[in-house]
Amino acid sequence: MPVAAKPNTNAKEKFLAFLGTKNLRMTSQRQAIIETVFGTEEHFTADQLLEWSRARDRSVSRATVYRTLPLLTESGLVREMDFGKDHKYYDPNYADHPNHNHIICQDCEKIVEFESEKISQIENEISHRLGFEVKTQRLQITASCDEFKKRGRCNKKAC
Amino acid sequence: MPVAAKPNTNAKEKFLAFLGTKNLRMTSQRQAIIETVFGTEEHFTADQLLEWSRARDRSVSRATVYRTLPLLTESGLVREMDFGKDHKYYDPNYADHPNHNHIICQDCEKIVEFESEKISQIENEISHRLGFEVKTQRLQITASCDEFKKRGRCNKKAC
DNA sequence: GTGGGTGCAAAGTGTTTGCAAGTGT
DNA sequence: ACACTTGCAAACACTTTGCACCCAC
Repeated sequence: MPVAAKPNTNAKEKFLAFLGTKNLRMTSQRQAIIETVFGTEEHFTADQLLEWSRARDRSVSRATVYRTLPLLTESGLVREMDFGKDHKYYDPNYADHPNHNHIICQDCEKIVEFESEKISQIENEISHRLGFEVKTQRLQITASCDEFKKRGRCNKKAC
Repeated sequence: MPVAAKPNTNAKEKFLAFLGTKNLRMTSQRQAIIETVFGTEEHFTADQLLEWSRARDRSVSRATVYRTLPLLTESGLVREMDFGKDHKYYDPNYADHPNHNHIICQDCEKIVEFESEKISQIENEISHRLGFEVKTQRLQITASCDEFKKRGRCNKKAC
């Protein structure tokens, strides 16, 4: 169960507004789900989201989780991530950092997020040159960990 | 069925070498599969690969395709791609262009590949600063098409 | 000859959906 | 009231696997 690192109440409001524009309703189950989603900065799977949401409200069912996830991704506040694992992951940090990228450490299995204005600029240049306008972008770097290689373990906070 | 755009015989040799190092064998079914894979530059699904391979050798089964795909990805010559569609796609162009990126056009549904030395450099810098060494990288840009917006259709070769 | 490889069909896994009952607006 | 939502369990779609036979080395 994730620590509610930096609960993003702003994202919650945005999601409410999104529901409004689609004439969709707030229910106790959706409440539990979005509080879980925006109460953590961790990436999660559908299964984890179910478990965590049920801890807040036992009436949340798997079906509702699976029916709510597309709403969250459609709103742009959460993005589906494929890290090459068996399950899909969901990243709730797009409300605050819509252009962030990921480094996935081969050794520690952990994921570090970073932003780069330079990369964004180059992406825009190249896309424009090819006749496109960037809408969204995802960059994943798979890397090995210097510290892990030297000491056989890793003390990085994020690792 | 894909046109054999630029058959990559070099990749075929590399894959044979890869099989050798793992004490695996060349069979007529694997032959048909790798000729299909490296005889196109198109992205494909497991299902398409089965269909195309069976056109070369009717004895290729679905099971063998699914058992061969992990070998191809493990060799590094093919990469699994998630473009947010229902199926996974496989990209056979990593033998020649191990660092290429993708622009996915929202309007035309087509995919354009490009390479950028600059982006690679920045990736290396940032990763190094964070204590990592880049192993592989994947960048996907979702974009809209200028021409499509203006004319309602798109004449780009790649679109 | 032996150990890897194959097709087939059954089993598995994550996700979606039909339905009848429930509920927010 | 009406339309949107829900839980349940069945259905789905894609992928994996056990098995007996086959074949590359």
